[in-house]
Amino acid sequence: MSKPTLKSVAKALGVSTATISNAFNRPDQLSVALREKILSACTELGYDGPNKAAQSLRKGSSGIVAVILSDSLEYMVSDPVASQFLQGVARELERQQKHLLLFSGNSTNLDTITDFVDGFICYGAPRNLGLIGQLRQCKKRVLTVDFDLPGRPSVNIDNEQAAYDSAVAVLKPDDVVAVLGLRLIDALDSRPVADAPMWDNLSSVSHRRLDGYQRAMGELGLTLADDALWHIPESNQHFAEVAAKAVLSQSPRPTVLLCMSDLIALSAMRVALQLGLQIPEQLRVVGFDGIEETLRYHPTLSSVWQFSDKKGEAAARAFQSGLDDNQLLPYELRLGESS
Amino acid sequence: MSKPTLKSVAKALGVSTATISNAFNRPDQLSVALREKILSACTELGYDGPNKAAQSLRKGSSGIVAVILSDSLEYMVSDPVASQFLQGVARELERQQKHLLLFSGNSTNLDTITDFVDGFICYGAPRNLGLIGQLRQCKKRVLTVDFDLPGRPSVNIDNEQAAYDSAVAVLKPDDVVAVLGLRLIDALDSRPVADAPMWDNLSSVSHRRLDGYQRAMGELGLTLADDALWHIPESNQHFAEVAAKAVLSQSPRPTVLLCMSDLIALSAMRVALQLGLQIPEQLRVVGFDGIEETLRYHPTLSSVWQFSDKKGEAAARAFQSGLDDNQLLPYELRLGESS
DNA sequence: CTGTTAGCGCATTCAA
DNA sequence: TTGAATGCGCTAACAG
Repeated sequence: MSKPTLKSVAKALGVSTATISNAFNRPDQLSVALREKILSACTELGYDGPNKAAQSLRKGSSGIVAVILSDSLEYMVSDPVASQFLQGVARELERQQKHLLLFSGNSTNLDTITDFVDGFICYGAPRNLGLIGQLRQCKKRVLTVDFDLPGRPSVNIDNEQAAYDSAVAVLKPDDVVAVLGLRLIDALDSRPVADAPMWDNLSSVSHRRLDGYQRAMGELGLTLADDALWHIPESNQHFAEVAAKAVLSQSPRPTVLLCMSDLIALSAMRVALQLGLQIPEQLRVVGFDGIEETLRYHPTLSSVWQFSDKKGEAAARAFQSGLDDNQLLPYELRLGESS
Repeated sequence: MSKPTLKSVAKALGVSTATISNAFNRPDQLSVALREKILSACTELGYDGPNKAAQSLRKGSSGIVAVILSDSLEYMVSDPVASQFLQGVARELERQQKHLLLFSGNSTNLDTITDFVDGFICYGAPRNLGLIGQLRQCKKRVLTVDFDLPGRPSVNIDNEQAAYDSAVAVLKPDDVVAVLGLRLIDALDSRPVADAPMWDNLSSVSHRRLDGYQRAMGELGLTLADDALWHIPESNQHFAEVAAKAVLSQSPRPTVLLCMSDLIALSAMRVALQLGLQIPEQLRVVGFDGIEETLRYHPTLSSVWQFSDKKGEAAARAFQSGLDDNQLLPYELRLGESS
């Protein structure tokens, strides 16, 4: 005996298929008594409700939301900021009784899943830029986070202003500044940006942060030396160390490190301490993101807290709301011992 | 103009729907020339292949695999062992061109998604035990990892033997032993197991490990004091510290700590060092899992390495293979400075 | 309150 | 090689 279907159940109970359907989907369409009877009969028969795939075909919506990660799942899961974001999305989706389909930003084809999902929450510009074109044309709902797509709703923080605030908080008039930037150019290793062409619009978060840093420096009459702006391809210990070591051995040695992620900042502090530098006396450091680990580290890190879990919740809520606005979330500058 | 369908495209090209379908799914059913023509015409029309939802309804398979986590997504993403596993699954699924649907072990109802997916990879017994019953009856393919379900394929390591090996490697005849166990009883805080009824079969991994420890101790004539077997509800710093502090202040003080996860072992070592104990002279510690962090810590931890990413890949492969055997993966005992 | 009907978009016989 | 017909399992109109 195969799995019962709505039709087979209807026949078994001697009622029409619509009645069964209504019993599950529109309780007001039939008497309580009948509904009760049908429902209990269904459990008897081992029928646990309408087939969701058929339902999705018929209704055009499945209750599944795809989250497109900017990178591979592999990378995302190991990055505390990304996983916090995911946690927030998951929490809110669970509240909405929706399901979460994880989609890698390296994938080539959106349409392997578009038909299954109600839409996309896109966390950061996908590494495979081809996806962007597909997302723009996609008929389904698309919400972007940490970047923008014309005509689509988005959730962001004001990265320029946040970076500006963080720089203003640490900078002093005679500082020598270095910036440890995240994904500023198209290179797979840590290196000075120098003359390499900037990726412009896509990883815009980083560029807005850079703008913010530079605005703050400008106001203090500070300038950024050519070799003092570094590109770091991924927010991890290794790549950050390479950059930090290089930058801290330059002369004049920087007195301030503006770091585009907390992970980078922590690595940089580790390197600085190994070099025997005193923080904050000889070197001040400021990060970006706000992750728990910075609180356990000594010295604690000054950073922009952007509450990624809340961002995830906000994204899932905004996705659900159907509103098409571009939302700006609050952030908070928190000063620690590193400045 | 709405999205083209197979039918509309067929009409536009003046051929039958079957021909279009064949052009995409069964190239051998029509001439190369015609196929070429159809395919290019389709891209013209903006038709990028059969609707996957309809296809899934028709064929009964979707290419989506659900991974059921034992806990909330929240917890899993923050646990290095679990995320390593997920990485492995994701990597292999990507290879298979399949998609990953994440499903929380707290959820109540499997059948919100069963109809969408080709089956389930279930990582550890789900926290909501109700799911287990549903999984047993599920018509779709179910593969379990780190626990077993009658008649279902599974991927495991030999936890009893691994635990035994690890204990044998650290124990000496006159040792005082304490066990920091993971999820041994149904309690939300860290506490001695004492007389609390053991959860038996479900979180069986822990109990098999305990069996292994006890076999090793038995062979050395050692016994485990009643208050020396602790339950820790989650593999995290806080709960582990509580247990470690308690155990290390007992008298006689343990000379060996058998820990059911590396995270627990690391916390325990931290506590021990704070108490001024010398490792391994006054206290030897052994962990379980094998995570990178133990290599960066000083002293490095002796532990059972179970290569969770490989386990994830193996699970995804076994799921795909259709074979119904119970697979036992290799592990490796690696000794560090902690013993 | 209940039953009938007509698709949702497609893949697969079967006959031509 | 192709086309017509049937149904995957369900829901929304509509009629009763």
